[in-house]
Amino acid sequence: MTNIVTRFAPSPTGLLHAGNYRTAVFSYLFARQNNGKFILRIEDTDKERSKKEYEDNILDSLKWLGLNYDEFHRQSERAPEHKKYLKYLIDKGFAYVSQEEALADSGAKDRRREVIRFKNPNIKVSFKDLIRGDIEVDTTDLKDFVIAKDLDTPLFHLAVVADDFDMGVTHVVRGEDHISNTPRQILIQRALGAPEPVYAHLPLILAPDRTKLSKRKGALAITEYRERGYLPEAVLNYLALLGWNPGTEQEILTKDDLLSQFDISKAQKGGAIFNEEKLRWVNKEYLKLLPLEKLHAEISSRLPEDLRHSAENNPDTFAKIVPIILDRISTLGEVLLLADGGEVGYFFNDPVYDAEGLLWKDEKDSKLAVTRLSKVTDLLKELSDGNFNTETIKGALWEYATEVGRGSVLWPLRYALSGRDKSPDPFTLAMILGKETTLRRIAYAQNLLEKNS
RNA sequence: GGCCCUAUCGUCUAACGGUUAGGACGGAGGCUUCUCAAGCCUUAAAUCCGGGUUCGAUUCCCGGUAGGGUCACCA
Repeated sequence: MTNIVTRFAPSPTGLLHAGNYRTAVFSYLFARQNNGKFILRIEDTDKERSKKEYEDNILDSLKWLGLNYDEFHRQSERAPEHKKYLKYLIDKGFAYVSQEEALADSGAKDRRREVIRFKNPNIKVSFKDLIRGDIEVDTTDLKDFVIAKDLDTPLFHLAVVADDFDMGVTHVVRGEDHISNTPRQILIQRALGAPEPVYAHLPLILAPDRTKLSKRKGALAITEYRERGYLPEAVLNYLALLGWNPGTEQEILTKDDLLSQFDISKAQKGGAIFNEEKLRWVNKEYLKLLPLEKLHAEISSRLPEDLRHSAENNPDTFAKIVPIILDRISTLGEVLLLADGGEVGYFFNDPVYDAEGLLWKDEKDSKLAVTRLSKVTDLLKELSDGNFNTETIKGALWEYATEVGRGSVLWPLRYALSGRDKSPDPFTLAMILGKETTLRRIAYAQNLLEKNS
């Protein structure tokens, strides 16, 4: 089997989104699983629109996703080669210099300019597409298309063909929006005597309105997902699943899984809408798989400064809080939301609240609540410091709570410990806070209730 | 409009021409310690339409329809 060479050829004229990187993922997987070569080629021949910051973002994104490449090229640096091919085409009569009216917006002087046009043979060309089968197009209506602005500045079609030729690209994996460009490029290939690569035109990733994904439609740069707290493994997994599936019911696939199971010929033909809800689910699955140490570091780094310090100063407490946070988030970015919503602070600082909150909805009676909390205090005091865990706490209180009504006991207790309507259960809270703090907070609550009645 | 591509639940998708059309996300309902979350269970929800071919079409063919892409001296 010939050595497979694929490439990802983005132009650095903006921030690339999920659709762009999905083609990179497919191209990468296809090359890697065939022991082939994966090339990154920055197509920056448009000097006006290409920007270094966008190129940097592409490099950054690929690195984050773990799509390492074997060769790096910048199309602008290959101008000499492009010119060589351009000259060849003109010399051999495949292209010609065309004198024509300057564009209306190109200024008053210099009314006439020359461009290089490819002499269209007006034939039918067909090409093999791994995903769609054979496609045949009549090139007649393409006319004599422009392949260079002038002798020194070849354009897209020529540059692509020349580069793929020189770099030995065997498989062109790209978006479906390039199908219409393919016949032109094949015409140039034939004129140049270049081999015709196999094509794989992937369906587009769509915005919710089913049109091509774009920045205008709210498409995010892939690095934005990193900032929002998505894990690269999750994004890679989700991207791979967009338009492809392993044929089993497995949905969580690591890079190794993808490498062994990916099959580009099984790629979907229709476009797919990017669904962040599902991405969130995939991300949560990966969050659950994260090694503890890494999870701690990730969550800690997303906490507001004061809570981060509290966490660093109380590592044991923080370790107990992490599973609680994990249950409540799908992305790391949600850690901050949780903290800002006050659902982390009470583990470190005594909550501030009104007596009213301590009263259970079915039983608005301060005196009764004091009675419940007194009994709870008595029961908890019987537990030794070393035996103060979720199980023993529950064991100590369960019988009493069931006897007088669970809500009657558990609600005031939970509220005394958290100061919130919503929180983890009181046993877990007490365990994390420890006996001393638990009793102190209960005493404070009782005090508040007495003043209230 | 020309050319090209596509068509299964809301979304991502599975189904050698024969299945009660399956799974996942999301939704709804329920269970599990008072609340929240997580987890578990249950459930609603789809083959674009019309013709063929066939004993039998989601599947093959044709035609509609719909959607998308593309029609630059951008890539």
